[in-house]
Parts: sequence; structure tokens; C-alpha cells
Amino acid sequence: MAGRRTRGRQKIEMTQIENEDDKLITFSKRRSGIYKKASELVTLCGSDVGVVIFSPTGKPYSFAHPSIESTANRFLDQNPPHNDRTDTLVESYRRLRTNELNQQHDELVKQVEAEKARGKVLKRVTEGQNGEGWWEAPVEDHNVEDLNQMKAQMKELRRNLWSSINRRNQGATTIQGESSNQRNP
Amino acid sequence: MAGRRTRGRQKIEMTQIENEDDKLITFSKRRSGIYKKASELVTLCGSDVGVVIFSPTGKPYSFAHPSIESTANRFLDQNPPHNDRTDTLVESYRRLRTNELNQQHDELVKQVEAEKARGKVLKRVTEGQNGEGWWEAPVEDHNVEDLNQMKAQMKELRRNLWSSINRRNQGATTIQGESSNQRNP
DNA sequence: AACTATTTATAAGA
DNA sequence: TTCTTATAAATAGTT
Repeated sequence: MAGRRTRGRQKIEMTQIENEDDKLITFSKRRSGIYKKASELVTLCGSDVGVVIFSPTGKPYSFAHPSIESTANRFLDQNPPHNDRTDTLVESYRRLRTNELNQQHDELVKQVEAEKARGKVLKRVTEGQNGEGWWEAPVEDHNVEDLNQMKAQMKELRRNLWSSINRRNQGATTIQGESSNQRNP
Repeated sequence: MAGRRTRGRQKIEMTQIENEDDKLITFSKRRSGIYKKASELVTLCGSDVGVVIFSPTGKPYSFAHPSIESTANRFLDQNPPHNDRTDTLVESYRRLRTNELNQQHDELVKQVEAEKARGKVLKRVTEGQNGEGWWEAPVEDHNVEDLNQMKAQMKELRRNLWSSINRRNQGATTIQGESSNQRNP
């Protein structure tokens, strides 16, 4: 008991570490800890995991694990380039975001309604001078018909742009053969 | 102590858990653990963190501070995208970033904040339950102010989408991440 | 969801 | 950064 070499791990208050050196050391250790936990989750449960962390100084770090088995096998089997695993992930992300957005919807509506109650002030905005497109024109030039058309064209624009993006994207092979992807600046 | 009530925590082999029930329980516990670790990192170090996890059944979960969008975008801004295999997460984030729903929502939030600051009003700018955008609402519900907002949003949308497309065409060279678990800078 | 014996992570120090 | 050590914290198996 007399000569303990260290005090061992000490309990720390869960609040911002003021000393910058201590903060950086703790960051480094805990980032490693999170990486390890994430990789263990991948190993134990077969989960896909992505982690992005910014240090106190703003440097980005990441850990990610795209699925191994299916993509590796597909790669070895010389299957077609495009990889439906990617689509699955993308769709999952979209679902996730959609759910989150829906959850925020009510609160957002409340905010908007609250602002409405304060009284309305008309907003006069001048966009560009000479229009590159119809949407550049002054508001006063639009009527309800224009508004309908805008809506239709906006949807069309979005459809076209996304088709373009997806076309360009097909060349990129997204097979993940390795176990995990790690990047450091 | 003859009759211990439990065997306590047992060491487990770091390999895929075969039993599905056990796997799901472990996933749930460890996901919580990672969230806690991540939130502690945020608190202690003031770091920004984004975590996305897929359950063994494919259900997506996330934890982020201040948000998945901001962490992902910030990461991508500082780490131009790969265009070969790996980093499905980043690729997904890229799509996520340009996802129309997110564009719409980000813009919506910004506008709500801006209008609040000016004591102004937004009307029916929020999304419908079916994932339909506000532009799907009946024309009669729009006013001149909405029209201005639509123009601004459309320009923004266009700008963002085209930026995304242009970025995809760059970056022929890619530095591949490590295949091993971890590495330190 | 809780419990608890044990393993694992980590704060401090070197 | 890496190692050591004592202790705090997480969690595997159980109820």
C-alpha cells in the first residue's frame, strides 16, 4: 500500500477539459477506444459502421466498415461492376434521414405557425438582374399559372439532375474487399 | 461466497456471434455504449462526431453532434471523395448531402431561422406526410413570399446539385485507406 | 430492464 | 507516442 506507483484511473467530471494538452491526450485515447468499439461491433454483429470524428483542433478522422463478405465474394466471382450493396446502404440512409426529418416535421411546423402568429410582413427580394432562367425574373412577373409551372419544372429539373448523377456514378466500382477503411490526414 | 448470483461479465471470443438473439442483444448494448462514448468525447473534448450504425437486420441508427449533415459535409469538404472501391459510407454521405429531402430541409431550417430573426413569416413550407415536398401543395396556398422563397431555393438546389456533379468528375487519383484495423497519424 | 461479477477502458504517471 | 498501473466503466450472462 505504501508505494503505489500510480493512482490508477481516476474519475473525471464529465465536462469540457480546460487544459489543452490534457484534452488532446484524452481525445487521442478515446478516439482509439471508439474505433476499437466500432470494429468490435462489426466483428461481433456483422454490422456496418461509420464514424467521423473531428479533433479539438479540427482535424478529421474516420473509421468505416463496409461489408466484407458479399462484396468480396462478388469481386472474386467477377460479377458485374455495379454493386447492390451500395444501393442498400444508400436506401437505408435515405430511410434514416426521412424518418429523422419526419420526426422534426412537427416541431418545424410549430415554429412556422408561431411565426405566422406574430404577424406577416411581405418580403421584397430582388434576385439577379438579367435572368439566366425564368426563375430569375422578379416576383411580380409571376402569377398563379407561373407558380404551377415552376413546381412542375422544379420536379423535372430534379429528376433530370438525379438521372445525370446516377448515370455518371455507374462507372465507379464500389466493391469493398478489405475489412475496414481508415483515413488519417 | 459460495453462491454467486451471476458469473459476472465473461470474456467472449472476438468473432461473429452465431446466435441471432444474443447478437441482437449484444448489438443493442454495444450500440448504446458507442453512443455514450461518442457523446462523452463531444463533452470532454468539444469534438464534432458522427456515427452511423446498421443493425444485423439492416436497420440504420445514428448519433451525431451537431448533426450527421454537418459532420459529413465537413469531412467531405476536407477529404475529397475517392472514386474507387471502399468508403461506401462516404459515397452514401455524398448522395445524402445532395438528397433532395436534405436540401429542402436544410434550406427550410435556414429560412425559418432567418424569418424568425426578421419577425417574418413562412407559410406551408413544410413537407407532407407522404414525403412530398412543399411544392406539391395546392397553388392557392402559396403567396408571393413563397414564390420568392421558391426561386431562392431552386437556385440553391441547382447550384448544389451541379457542384456535386462537377466534383464527381474530378479526382481521378485516389489514395486507398488501410485494410487493417487501425493506424495512428 | 436490472443485477453483478468480471473484463475492458482509461486517467495519471513514467 | 508508448507503456504501466490502479481504478472507473462497460458489459456477458443471468434473473
